[in-house]
Amino acid sequence: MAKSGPVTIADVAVAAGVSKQTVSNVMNYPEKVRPKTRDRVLSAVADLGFQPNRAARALRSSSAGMIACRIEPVSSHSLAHLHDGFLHALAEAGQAAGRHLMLFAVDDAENEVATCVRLVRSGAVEGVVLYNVVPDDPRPSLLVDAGVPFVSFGRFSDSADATGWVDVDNAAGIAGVVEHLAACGHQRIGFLGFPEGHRVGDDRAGGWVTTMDRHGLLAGSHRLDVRGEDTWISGARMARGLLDRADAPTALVAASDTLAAGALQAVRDLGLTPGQDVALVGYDDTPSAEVLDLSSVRQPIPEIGRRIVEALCPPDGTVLPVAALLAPELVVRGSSRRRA
Amino acid sequence: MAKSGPVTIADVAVAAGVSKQTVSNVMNYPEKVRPKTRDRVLSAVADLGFQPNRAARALRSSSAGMIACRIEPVSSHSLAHLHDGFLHALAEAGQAAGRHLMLFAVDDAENEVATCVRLVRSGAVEGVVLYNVVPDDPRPSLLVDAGVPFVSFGRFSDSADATGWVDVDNAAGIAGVVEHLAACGHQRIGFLGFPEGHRVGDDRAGGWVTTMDRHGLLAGSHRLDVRGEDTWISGARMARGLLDRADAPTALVAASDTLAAGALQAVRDLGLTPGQDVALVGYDDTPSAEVLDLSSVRQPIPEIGRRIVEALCPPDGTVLPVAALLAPELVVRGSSRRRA
DNA sequence: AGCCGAATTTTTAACGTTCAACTCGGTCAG
DNA sequence: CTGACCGAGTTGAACGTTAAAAATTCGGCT
Repeated sequence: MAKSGPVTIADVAVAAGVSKQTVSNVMNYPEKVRPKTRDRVLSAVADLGFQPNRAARALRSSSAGMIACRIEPVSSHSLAHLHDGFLHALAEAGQAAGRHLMLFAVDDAENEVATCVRLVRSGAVEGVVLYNVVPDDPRPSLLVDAGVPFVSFGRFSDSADATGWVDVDNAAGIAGVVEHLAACGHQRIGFLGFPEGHRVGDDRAGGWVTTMDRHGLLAGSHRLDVRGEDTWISGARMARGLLDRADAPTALVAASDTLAAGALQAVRDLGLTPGQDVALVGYDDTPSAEVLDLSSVRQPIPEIGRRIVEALCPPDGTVLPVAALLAPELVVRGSSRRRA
Repeated sequence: MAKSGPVTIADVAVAAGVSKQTVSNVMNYPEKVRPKTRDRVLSAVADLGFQPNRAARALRSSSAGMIACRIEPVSSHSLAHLHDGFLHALAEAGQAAGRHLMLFAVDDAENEVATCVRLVRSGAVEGVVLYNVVPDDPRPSLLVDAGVPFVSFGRFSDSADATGWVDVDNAAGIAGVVEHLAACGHQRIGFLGFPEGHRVGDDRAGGWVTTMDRHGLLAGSHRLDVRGEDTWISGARMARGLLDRADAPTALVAASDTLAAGALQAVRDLGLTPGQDVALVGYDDTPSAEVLDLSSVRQPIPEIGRRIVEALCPPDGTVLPVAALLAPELVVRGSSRRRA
């Protein structure tokens, strides 16, 4: 039924024998028009395959219905595999809120900010999502200064009065693991962490200390927390070091699945059975965790996306201030079931 | 210098003492306006921080300057890690062509097509990129029928007269590996592949057969090609099977880095040194390949993105028909250097 | 029948940009 | 000397939609 050229609201109006505005009302405020008229219009819409023109709508209502997010180059960061899921979550949450997701590629943070400003100033997007935000990240304040609405995944240190962030509570994630292992009867619980000096790693390490202490297990687990590079080999080495001790831990908490995978190998190399002799828990719930039957801490990525979009695109007006620290979820698998 | 509300072309015109159209010309066809006037306009643009309104431009010129691509949910497919890089490549190539990338999330292929149609009909995007296209994929023909411009990553079987695809030559990828190994002096070269019946896997297996034959190595390598699930454990098992034979291969080609990683373990378990006693090559050049010092075949993702965008957004008119089969590149690492 | 207010629909006027047609002064060939 | 032509800019209209105001219809009530 499509006519030549794109179908406009005017075509529908003619076909249904009403004015353009009535068609517009049917599309936007259906309750405002009499059911009989509405049906006539709707069937004309269906007949002609009418789709409201986005640009015209955006121009008139000065709202593009879009949010933007930088896509970083392929990285070897630990966040690499979250990338995908995060973008998917954003796209999905955005859709639910009637916003589409625009991606842009830039080299560095400076260009990222410039691009965000340009996108917002040109009315291409309503706001932007920041990503991989670190404590002293320069981006948030630059965006605030430029008046760019944004919400970030990752806390930033500025007083969050005008805008917001959503983050995952790393300490709580590890704390949950320790709780779980303690509940399973473990007393000596080791920790394999990242090198000191970065927030994520330090938070996870802090979660171990705090929770071990709360359960009175810290004394019996002296120096059972070690830190090192986030690689498989380093995980294996650190685990081996702990398991060779006289007071070897009966359970190991790792700050990443990579470290945990290394530890798994170390356990096997010693002729021990993971989950039986030594409990093991990883972090991030990567695909490999599932393959290895490894318990792991899962970040609530879909909810993060939802929260970000929710804050960035509130039904009414401007960006809502948020500061949401979400709790990750422990996925228990064979590597850490209750002790026999 | 920003005034209240968004800065429009009219504001700039007033500031520069010219008409709106002249400002427009400065932005779009700078050579059409006298240098003196141009400078005056440009400095007004800079002063006011003017950014042309995207919606208005899109409306007037009926071109949104966008392309769309579905983002699939996090998958355990082998393509999972390509996702990221591919989207980045698209975004980057798009930017170079003055197009932005829009992402959308849908459940299934049917919804994907419906969304693409909607996006194009509403003028939100000029065209769409298809992804993970398999030989008898229903999407290409549906999109052709709906008149949606698209280019796909992955061949489709329809006669590609009206539209196009870009793909990577899997057979050539494996062929290159075999060439490399043969040049290193290997005669018995094994192959670890995916289960039969899927194009990617079959193409890779075919590359082995063809190239082994061309080098006259097929006779001496009878049944040195095995197929199995694409998992680490399966790779280890298959490799073990081959290496335990009397006529054990001196080199192994795997259809994925996952299989190769498993094979690596099998080699080590036998007390052999990878790269020394047995050469190993994986496929896809995942981050793990680098970590494991494993040679691997790298898909030219950035170029794929460039080619797709190039076909989808030609400077002048409609989508160019393309059918580009790109050659992947072998990245040689320690696991397959020249034999001592 | 006639009139009021509510419900429904139409008219008017933008939103910011660009295309096409036009003005204006000057040049240049015939 | 005239008229076609050129470069540089301006003016008016249009792209498709929607908010606000104006106009029409309708049901109920005297």
